[in-house]
Amino acid sequence: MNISQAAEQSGLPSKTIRYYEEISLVDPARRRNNGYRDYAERDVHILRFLHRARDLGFSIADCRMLLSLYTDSDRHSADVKVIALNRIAEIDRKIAELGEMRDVLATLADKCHGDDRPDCPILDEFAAEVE
Amino acid sequence: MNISQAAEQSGLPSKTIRYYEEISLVDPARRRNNGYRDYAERDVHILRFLHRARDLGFSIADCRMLLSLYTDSDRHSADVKVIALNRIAEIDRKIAELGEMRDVLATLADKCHGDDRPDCPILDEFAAEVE
DNA sequence: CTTGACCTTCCAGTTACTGGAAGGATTGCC
DNA sequence: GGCAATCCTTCCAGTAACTGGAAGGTCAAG
Repeated sequence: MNISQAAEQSGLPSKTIRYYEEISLVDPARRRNNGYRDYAERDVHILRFLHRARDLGFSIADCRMLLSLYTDSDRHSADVKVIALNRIAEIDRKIAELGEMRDVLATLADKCHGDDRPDCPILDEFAAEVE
Repeated sequence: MNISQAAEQSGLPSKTIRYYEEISLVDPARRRNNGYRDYAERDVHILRFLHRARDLGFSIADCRMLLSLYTDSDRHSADVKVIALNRIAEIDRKIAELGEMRDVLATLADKCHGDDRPDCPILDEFAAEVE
């Protein structure tokens, strides 16, 4: 199948598939006589795997690891779990950080009357001197 | 004052200050005879403003806008509030997205026994066929 | 006068793509 | 058979916001 078919079935854009090949995240695709890349079910399977992992926020480096575990029949599920738990911890940190930002901004926005006057607690806060 | 002093007082690395000058986020610094950049209180003030805004997740484009509002004595606080509210909405979207990821991963990790056996619900899920 | 800590510019790398140009292949239609 | 539309290919550049490092000038202390 052509790259656009593989793209449709995996959910990744063609551009991204070529990119993954370029950075050796996936093996180079077989080529037809005309030079077109030719994908089989198994290739699409792996591309879909990557699509899902990326959607869950795993980095390309994570994906490389997950993919090698995926294709390693001697893998230990503990290795995969560690990667997943690290990712969860990362997400938790990020959520906490965003939550703090949100609260600060919400407090400031709440204090800002938001009319045509120039006084603005938001800018005041940004501009505040260090004590 | 030298760039490293300005860096210390604003909380931004020297590299970043030079970068902000390069992209015209801030005006080019005055130079001494020896070519060194020379910062005054007002400059540091603006750098600190940027530091805080960036810390709250505003993009450089946002900062450009906020800075021009900051230095515009005829500004309307409503304009600033809109930017802040948009940022809050963005954060809320991001938090929701991360929360979903977290839940999916936590469920999968929970189902994974995490030992030396190869069976792993996490990889299974990534590899799942589309129905 | 030397050493070390500054400062300068410029170039490259980061992450994970995305857009676009130039050109060849294929497909369908008349 | 010819033509247009839609593929496909490669390669180059750009995105966001820095960060690291090299090469070289400057300055203050001892």
